[in-house]
Amino acid sequence: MAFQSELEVFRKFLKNQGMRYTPEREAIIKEIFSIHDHFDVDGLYISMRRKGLRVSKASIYRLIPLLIEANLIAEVFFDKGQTYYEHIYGHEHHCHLRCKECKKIEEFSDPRLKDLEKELSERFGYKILTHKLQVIGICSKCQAKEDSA
Amino acid sequence: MAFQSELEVFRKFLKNQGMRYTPEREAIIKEIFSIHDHFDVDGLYISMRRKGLRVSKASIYRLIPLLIEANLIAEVFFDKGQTYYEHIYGHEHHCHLRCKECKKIEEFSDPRLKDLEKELSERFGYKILTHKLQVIGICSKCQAKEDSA
DNA sequence: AGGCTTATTGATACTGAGTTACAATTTCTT
DNA sequence: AAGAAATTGTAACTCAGTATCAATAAGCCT
Repeated sequence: MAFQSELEVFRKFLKNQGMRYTPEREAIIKEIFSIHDHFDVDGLYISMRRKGLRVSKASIYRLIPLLIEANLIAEVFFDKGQTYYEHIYGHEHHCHLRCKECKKIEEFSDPRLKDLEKELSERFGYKILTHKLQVIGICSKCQAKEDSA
Repeated sequence: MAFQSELEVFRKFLKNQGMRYTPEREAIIKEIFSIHDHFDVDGLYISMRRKGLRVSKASIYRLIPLLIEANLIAEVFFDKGQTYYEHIYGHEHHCHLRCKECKKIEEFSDPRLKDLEKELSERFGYKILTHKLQVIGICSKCQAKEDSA
């Protein structure tokens, strides 16, 4: 099957569910997929406003679970009450290494996690859907800062 | 060094920081370490109330970050705006396999994650502090329910 | 193309976790 | 025992996310 754009995928998803494709939803999705980084609702809203794109926050909040359901985005982490997301459609599944101090993020993936999933599935009888591995550490820059402090 | 109780560890931690050991803090810690399961602030507060232990929620909220700092407890996961914790003092580090439907939790640990930590440390130059692996799936009971639905 | 059903929108009010301010109280040091 | 400083509880507050509802618009059907 040929590669489909996020919009195409989402259009089909909506149709399947008897839901509607609206200009607001289109604008939000385009904005999300133009940001190639982690994002949160508030930041998304602000950057849309700055471009003169007027959608309500409620519409963004309402759209997010649909995009997750459609496997286009996923929650990555929480930080101080903010939920951050990233797009996953067309991306390899990966995990995150975060600096506790400066919040910098490195992405990585590791085949051993697939093996682990399989073993867990057999051991506990679960059907595994996904995994989320966060590794927390101190990046080299912040280590240097600490040493000199 | 002989095994120290959570209270002893925390007392020392407080002293180090110039903080004070109060009956309220003692009561909350005792309650936390009497629950051998994941807990959240609200549940903790309610179970203390039922026992006639009167501390304010604010005191619990204020204590939690200290217990985390002292490595006695850790955040495990968020669910519907609730933050859940578990004690880690005196426990092997472990990860969680959660059923998406019924929220049941299995714990496991895997030596490969230590290897992975080491490799990440070398590759990205981070000092690794910890990792948090959540595996999401459907448990066998919930699979059965889905099949019959 | 027009009409109709029904989903969606934005505004607003609300909820609920967690934080903050502050006066009263208590710990801990000397 | 006294005094400085930390802690407590109460109540007010913040802020992410949700629910309500009237107005609007998508998309199907003829």
